[in-house]
Amino acid sequence: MARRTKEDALATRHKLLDAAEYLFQEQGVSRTSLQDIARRAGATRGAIYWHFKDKADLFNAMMERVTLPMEESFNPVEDDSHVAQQSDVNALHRVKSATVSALMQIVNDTQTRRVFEVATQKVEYVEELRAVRLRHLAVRNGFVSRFAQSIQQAATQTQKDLPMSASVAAQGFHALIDGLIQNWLLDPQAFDLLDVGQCAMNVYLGGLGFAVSPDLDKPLDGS
Amino acid sequence: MARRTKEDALATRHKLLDAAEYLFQEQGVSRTSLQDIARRAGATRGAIYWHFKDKADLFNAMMERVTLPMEESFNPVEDDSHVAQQSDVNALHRVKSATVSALMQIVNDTQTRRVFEVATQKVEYVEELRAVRLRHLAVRNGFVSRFAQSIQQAATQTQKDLPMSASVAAQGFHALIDGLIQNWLLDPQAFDLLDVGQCAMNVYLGGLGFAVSPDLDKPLDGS
DNA sequence: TAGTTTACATACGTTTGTGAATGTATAGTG
DNA sequence: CACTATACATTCACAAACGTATGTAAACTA
Repeated sequence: MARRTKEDALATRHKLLDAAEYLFQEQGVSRTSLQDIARRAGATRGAIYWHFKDKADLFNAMMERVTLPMEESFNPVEDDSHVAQQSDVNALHRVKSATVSALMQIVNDTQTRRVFEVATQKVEYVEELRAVRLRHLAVRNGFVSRFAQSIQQAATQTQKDLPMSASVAAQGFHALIDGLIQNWLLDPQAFDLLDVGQCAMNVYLGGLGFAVSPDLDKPLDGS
Repeated sequence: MARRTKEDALATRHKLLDAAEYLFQEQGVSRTSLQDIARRAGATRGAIYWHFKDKADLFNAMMERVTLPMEESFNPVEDDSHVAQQSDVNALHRVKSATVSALMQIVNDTQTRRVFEVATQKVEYVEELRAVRLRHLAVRNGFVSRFAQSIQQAATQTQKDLPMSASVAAQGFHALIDGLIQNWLLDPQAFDLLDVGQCAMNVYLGGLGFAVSPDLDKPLDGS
């Protein structure tokens, strides 16, 4: 048809991504054709090939629309006081509340949950999506590094020495959270992600030697 | 060609499953055609359609060839003395060594690793493979139940009370192991699954209130 | 040893997706 | 107000992949 205004174009782009999200979750990535996506978005394949190079490109765009903001929200370890470091064991408090916030977002925000479900169960990580895999790895390593840093910080502050390297401890912590999310996505009825998540975090951090502060675990939570 | 003897037939069946394993890992499930599998097995699609109903059936067979023995190896909680229960905190020792054995199998046995990688990264869990998903869930719940049982046992024996229900603790434990495996499969160079696995297990169980027995963590290991 | 079943191979028809090529009308731009 | 680039829609050609149907020879059975 006719040419649209730039806002219209952006709107159709988002409609296409919405449709992709929905259909990817319903039928899996490989079984949904670009035709399907276009149809559900009220457009044609022409629109898709205009906005995206191919299906992998569309998939990447879909992922980044959700994960880019999320990563940034996990980032603000740095703030204005760039001289010395943050307080102390509060390093772990920050980790805890950020994690709880993320879990809450996964539980409560439909779009986030959908995209996570697609990323963990409805796509095959083959060569074509190598970029996605690499980004995933980079993000993970970023998390693990920050965890390790926080754990190390808390250890030196409380003058306990860890039963293992901070890096190893951080790997375990990340695996715990990641495993909880994936298992919950597989069957959300199986357990309460928030409850079990907080318990498991406390158990793990307790096992590292950091006492549990029972009630201060409320997240910052701007939503 | 000609008809084969039953052993020959079983051999081609295994060749087909081997080929499927390999190609599924290389290219993902949806992108490998039955033609590809047949070619690599030195057969034709006719052979596949003889042995299996369709691709989903083949996939199930491939999974069960590896997971059925593994599940059984995790089962032998019951033995001849069917009167009273096992010793005590050794309930946790059994869990630990069984887990370590499983981790070792994943690290050392190529076939196991391949199948796990396929199951976690190279397949889309859509309606067509619903049976696989359900079995996966059933197996997981079985693990969690056994973990919960062992944890409860250890708690009553040592007369500590857990900071949470045994079931919740078990969910966390399972998520920890599962997350470690999945993260390791994503990037085996990132960390040593055995080392980090043992450390993380000790941290978590330590956090539950069970002291760590430093050196007795050797698995039974028949291989 | 004739007949039956097994264990495949081969051939066929249909469906489906893809990428590219082409058409087209309108929103910007000078 | 022409013109150009944009934002799509439509059409086409091609290549798989799937399921089924049919062929076939050897192993088994009576």
